[in-house]
Amino acid sequence: MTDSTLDKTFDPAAIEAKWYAHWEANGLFRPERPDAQPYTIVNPPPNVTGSLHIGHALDNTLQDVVIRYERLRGKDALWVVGTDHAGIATQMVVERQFEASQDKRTNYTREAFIDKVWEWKHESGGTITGQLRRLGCSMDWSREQFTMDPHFTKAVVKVFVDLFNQGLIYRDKRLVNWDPALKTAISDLEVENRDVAGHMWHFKYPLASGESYTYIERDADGAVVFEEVRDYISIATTRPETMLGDGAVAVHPDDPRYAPIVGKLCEIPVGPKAQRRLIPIITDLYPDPDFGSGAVKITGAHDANDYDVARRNGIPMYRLMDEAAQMRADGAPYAEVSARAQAIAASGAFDPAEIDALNLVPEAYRGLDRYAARKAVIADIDAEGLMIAVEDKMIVQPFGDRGGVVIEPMLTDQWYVNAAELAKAPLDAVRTGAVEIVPKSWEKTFFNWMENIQPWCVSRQLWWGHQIPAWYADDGEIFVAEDEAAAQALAGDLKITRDEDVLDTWFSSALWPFATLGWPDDAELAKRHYPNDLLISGFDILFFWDARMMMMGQAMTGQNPWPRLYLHGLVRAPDGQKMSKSKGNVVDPLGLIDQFGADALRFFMAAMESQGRDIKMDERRVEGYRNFATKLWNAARFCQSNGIGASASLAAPAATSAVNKWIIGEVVETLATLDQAMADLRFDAAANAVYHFVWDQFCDWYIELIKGNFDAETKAVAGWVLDQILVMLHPFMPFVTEELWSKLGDRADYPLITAKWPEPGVGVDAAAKAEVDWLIALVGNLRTAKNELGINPGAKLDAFLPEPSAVTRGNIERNPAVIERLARLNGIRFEPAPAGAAMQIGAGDANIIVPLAGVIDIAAEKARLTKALESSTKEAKSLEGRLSNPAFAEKAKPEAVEKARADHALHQAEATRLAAALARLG
RNA sequence: GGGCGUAUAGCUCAGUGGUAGAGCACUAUGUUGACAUCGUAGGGGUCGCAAGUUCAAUCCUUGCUACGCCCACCA
Repeated sequence: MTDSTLDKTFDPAAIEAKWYAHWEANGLFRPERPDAQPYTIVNPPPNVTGSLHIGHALDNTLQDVVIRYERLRGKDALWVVGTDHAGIATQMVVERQFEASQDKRTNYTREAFIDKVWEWKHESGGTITGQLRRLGCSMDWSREQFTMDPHFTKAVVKVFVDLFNQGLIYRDKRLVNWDPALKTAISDLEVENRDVAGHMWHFKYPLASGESYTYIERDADGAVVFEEVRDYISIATTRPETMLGDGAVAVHPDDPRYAPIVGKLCEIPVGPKAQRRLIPIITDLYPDPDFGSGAVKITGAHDANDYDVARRNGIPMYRLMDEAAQMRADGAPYAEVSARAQAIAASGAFDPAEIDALNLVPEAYRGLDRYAARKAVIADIDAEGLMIAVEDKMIVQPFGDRGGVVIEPMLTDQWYVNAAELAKAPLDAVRTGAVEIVPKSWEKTFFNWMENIQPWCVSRQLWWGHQIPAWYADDGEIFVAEDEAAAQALAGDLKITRDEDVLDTWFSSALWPFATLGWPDDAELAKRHYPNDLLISGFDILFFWDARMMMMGQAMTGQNPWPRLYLHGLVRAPDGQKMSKSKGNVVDPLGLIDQFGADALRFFMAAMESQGRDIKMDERRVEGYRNFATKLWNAARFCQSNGIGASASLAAPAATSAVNKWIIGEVVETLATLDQAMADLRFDAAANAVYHFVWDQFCDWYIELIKGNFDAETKAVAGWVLDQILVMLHPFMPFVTEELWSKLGDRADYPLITAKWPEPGVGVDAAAKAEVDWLIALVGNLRTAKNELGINPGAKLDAFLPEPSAVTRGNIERNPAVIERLARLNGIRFEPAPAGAAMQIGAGDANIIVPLAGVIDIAAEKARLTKALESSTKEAKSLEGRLSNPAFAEKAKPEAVEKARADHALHQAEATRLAAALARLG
């Protein structure tokens, strides 16, 4: 018994590691429950390179609350956990390590490098999983997953092959977002568009062979406002270096200014004079006549808009840069290439492969970085007097979200997923409600994106990742198969070589809800736990991950991965800013755990999570929840010291006293609130329900009410209530509750983590509730009055109530101990008070007179009563006004009228009582 | 350019068609069989602005203002 006695203060650090190890070692995160209803969630796999940040803490707390709740409710609760191989991030980490030792990736073969990455993973890849344990997350570590596990790779390959065979994955040459720092293609989602201060240059593109035309600008009425004979067309660009690859100049077909020169040729004003190319002036709907000069240069290979225009109009697209976004240095001399390009363009028919081989960068610029080339081009044009103007301008520039470098649109061969096709089923699922997005406001965003989805580029020019299961014959023919032998079988006698590229990391994580469950081999497990029951994720990965899981889930299993998707917000810095390392405002969740305990941090996360809103970090609030844990701890300590311990029954014990009946009723109500909140995924409401029950009901009143009366019934009820508290609170504060659970009884075989959810088996006793509410009102009103009159709160006073109602009399007679100890009254006598100064206390229908001869300041008591009377009168008057309005009686809902009448009567009675009390004082 | 969200007590946030709540902070206080990481009592809000609907609006509608986020190809 002594060793289960609770210490005076609660020390989270002393128990957290102990309980976590105990749960994990005993398999309590996934108890054997073959006959129970399964409940499954999957953890958004953190990057294997990651460490726990505050966002993980929120995300995983919410999931742990859910899974612990469902486990306590008896479900076969499975929380799948694992890490993501995170292609780019991990390769970057290892390459950075190489740099530190003057080494580099290209010193190794692909195989040797991948071995190095695995080595790194085994040594350093477990940081975050250890940190999730510190947070108390009850994941099924026995089945920990990694997206590069052999069975996962098998699933990835199968999906790729199947989708390829269905025509949903294909190889295509398109303009991709090329990251010159990482030297790989990335998807649209991985591009971050930022506003940057830039320039727009206006250049003259001279018309061929000295032609000229009259350039006329008119106002809205058609009056000429400007007229000039020109031998050039004015072109604006933010990227002069791309001029070298121009294939045409486009104007709007209805733009009268350029009508005279449509179809003519103009010269790109850069490069050796004799070898400058001539390009046609064409019409296309893309140029906006009101923007810039209304004429746009078309560089199909380095601009997404131009690419479309070039494709529509059969304009050649000349690639100018290499994989590092430096101006090409390969190929034949410029003079030769330029002439060839001119000839091809004139012929109107061209072979894209030949076009791609043409390096149209003049020797002077070859090998230059794109920005150096820009400078040089500008200087050269300016020197020739062909620059019209430079304006400063904010421009939108695409940055790679990993490499941090400006993305270069590049024309390359990549693998694509037909996302538009795969998006159909998920769109339908959300529209019909088969998948519910919580909060619902995200649906519109989801639709918006899914309805306009572009082909998903899934190939990456990296080494670390799932290598694409495609093989090529020398002539370029493609064979996609599960392995080399199968590919060779398809290829017959042809010699084949495997695609060097790997798949986008999100391609594999999109399979997470079923590939982690053994799909496609382990049909049983997958069948039992797929579809999952819920997905919780931050809204920031709605497109990256959630939507793609829906696409892949439907495509590969014909089912939605889960019926419900809960999206939470971001955890922001205390000042409301986004946390970022560069701003230095990152709050470390592990530091908070060290300081306040995991339970406090978890409770903070849950209590602050109202649907959809971002959470501002507030350490003081975390501290407050640490205090809450201590409060509970001390309440339990008090109970323990009075012989109150573990309850033997799941159902509420039989109770006869109003106080005991009342607290049982409060448990019933709290439980209902909590269950409803959990069903609605209102984590804040759920946490607050328990918080207020524990602090306001149990600690502030129940414990105070039962002090001095620890009879068998009270002990049984108190023990039961405390147990229910521990169970209800456990999903939020697993550590302190488990510790108290074990200390309050010998329950080594019945740990809290797998205990049973409350089933009180009784309802709320209205009479008991009314009685306790009356006692609380009496005590409260006495305290307030004493305080306002400056009477020592501990003073024990006499009290008189000459004509009690039957109910009040019962309340008083049944609770002598409470009236004496909490109300600090020497009982309440049912007889007239002696004459003299007294304060008067209302409670329900009673006006209790408390003589204070010699002590009381009559004026102060009068002031107090007058203030209260004014307030009652004001309320009553306001209600009276409402009731006397005929329109109210006619049109308002009957309940509202009834309520107003009742409230009015109540305030009226209170006013009458107070008026009488005042009169008594003379 | 489109979409979304937020504006409620000093701060951080809940909330409801019938004139508002919590935590922290603040003020006073420390007596009662756990807890000062605490107890008791108290002060504090024309619920962003304007109009409309309604018997009644902080809550519904519209407009405005401010802030935030996401998406988007104006060279």
